[in-house]
Amino acid sequence: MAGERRHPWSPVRGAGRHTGVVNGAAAGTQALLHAVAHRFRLRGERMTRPRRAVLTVLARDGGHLSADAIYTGVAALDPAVHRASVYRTLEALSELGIVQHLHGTHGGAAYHLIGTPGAHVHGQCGACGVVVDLPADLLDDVAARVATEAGFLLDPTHVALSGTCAACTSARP
Amino acid sequence: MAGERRHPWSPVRGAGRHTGVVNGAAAGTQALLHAVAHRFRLRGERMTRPRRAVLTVLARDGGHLSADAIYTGVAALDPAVHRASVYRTLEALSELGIVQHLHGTHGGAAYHLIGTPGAHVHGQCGACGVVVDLPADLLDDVAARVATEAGFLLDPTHVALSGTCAACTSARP
DNA sequence: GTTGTTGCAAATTGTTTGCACTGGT
DNA sequence: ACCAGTGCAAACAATTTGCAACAAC
Repeated sequence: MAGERRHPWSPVRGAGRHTGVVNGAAAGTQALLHAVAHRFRLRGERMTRPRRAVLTVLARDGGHLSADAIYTGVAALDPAVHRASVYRTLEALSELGIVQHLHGTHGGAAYHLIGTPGAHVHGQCGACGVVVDLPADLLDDVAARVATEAGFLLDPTHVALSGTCAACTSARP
Repeated sequence: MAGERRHPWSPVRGAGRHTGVVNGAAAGTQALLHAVAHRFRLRGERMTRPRRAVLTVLARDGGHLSADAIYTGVAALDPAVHRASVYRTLEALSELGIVQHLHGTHGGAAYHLIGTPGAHVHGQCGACGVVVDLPADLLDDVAARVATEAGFLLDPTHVALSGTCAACTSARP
C-alpha cells in the first residue's frame, strides 16, 4: 500500500472553528433552520434537536462531509444525539431535497446542503480522498450522449468521478 | 423506501450455466490461467487453487461480478475456497493488472477481467442496480477539460456513473 | 525445505433496524 | 394527548486481518 490514510471526505476547507454555536447560530443558519422547520411541519413532520444540530453543522462547516464528520460536529453541539439519528436525519433531509449525498471510491457517502448555486459535479482523489468541485455543466454533453445512445439517464451529482487531484499529481515523482 | 432490493452488480447476462467446468475449462480460460500463472511466478508468487477458481469464474461468467457472485461461482468449483481468499485473490489480480474493480452507489465493488478491448466506462442504474457498458471514449472530452481546468486527472473506469437504465426509465409511470 | 497462501475466526467500517420511551405540536 | 422521532443495542453488509497450518515452487 502506497498512500497514507486520511479522512475520506474530510472537510475541504481547513475551517471548523467552533464559533461557540449552540443556539447562537449564524444568521443564515437561523434562516435555514426556520425554513426547514416549516417544510417539515408542512409534511406533518417535526423539527427536533438532532435535526437542528445536523443542519447547523452542515451550514457551518460547509463542503462535503462524511456521516462521521457530521456526527462529530453534532456531538460537540449536543452530545445526546445518537449516530443513528444523524443517519435518519440525513435521510429525512434528503427526502426534503435539502441535502444531497454522494458516493465515491473511498469510505462512506458524503453529504452537503444543496445550495442556491445548485448541485455541481464532484471528483474524488483516489490518493488523498479529497473531494473537488467540478463545473456543474461538466457532464451535460455526456449525459445527452448516453441518453440517446444507451437510453441511460445520467444523474451527474450522485457519484464523485474518480481520479487524482492536482496536489497529489504533482506530489508524485 | 420505494424500491425493491435486488442484487447490486448481478451478472448482466442471464448466463451462468455450469458447463461442468472444474478442470476442463474453456480453451481461452486455460490460456489465461497459464499466462497469469507465469506472471505470478515472475514476481515470486504462486498460482494456487483459489486463484485458478477465481480466474475461471471471471473468464466464464464475464461481465461485472460482485465479490459475492464470484465467491458463489468459486464455491461451486471448489467449496474449500474461503471468501477471504477470493478478496485476497482479487486484490492480487488487481495488482497484476488482470482485473479491474469499480465502485458504484449500490452495494460493494464489482470486478471484471481487463479484456483485450480495453476498459470501458460503466454506468449503474440506481433503481435496479444493473451495470451498463458505456463507450470507452465517453469521458475523453471531460477528462481533458478537468485536467486543464482543475488539474484533476480523471480515471474514467474506476467509478460507475450513476443514473437510470433504459428499462427502469420506461417502466416508471 | 522455504515461504507465499490459505482457511478460519474475529475485528473493522459504515449503515440500518426493532423497540420502548420521549418530546414537539 | 397524540404520534413522529429519538436513544439504544443489536443486526447487517462488505471487507480486512492475525495467525497457525498448508501446499507451490
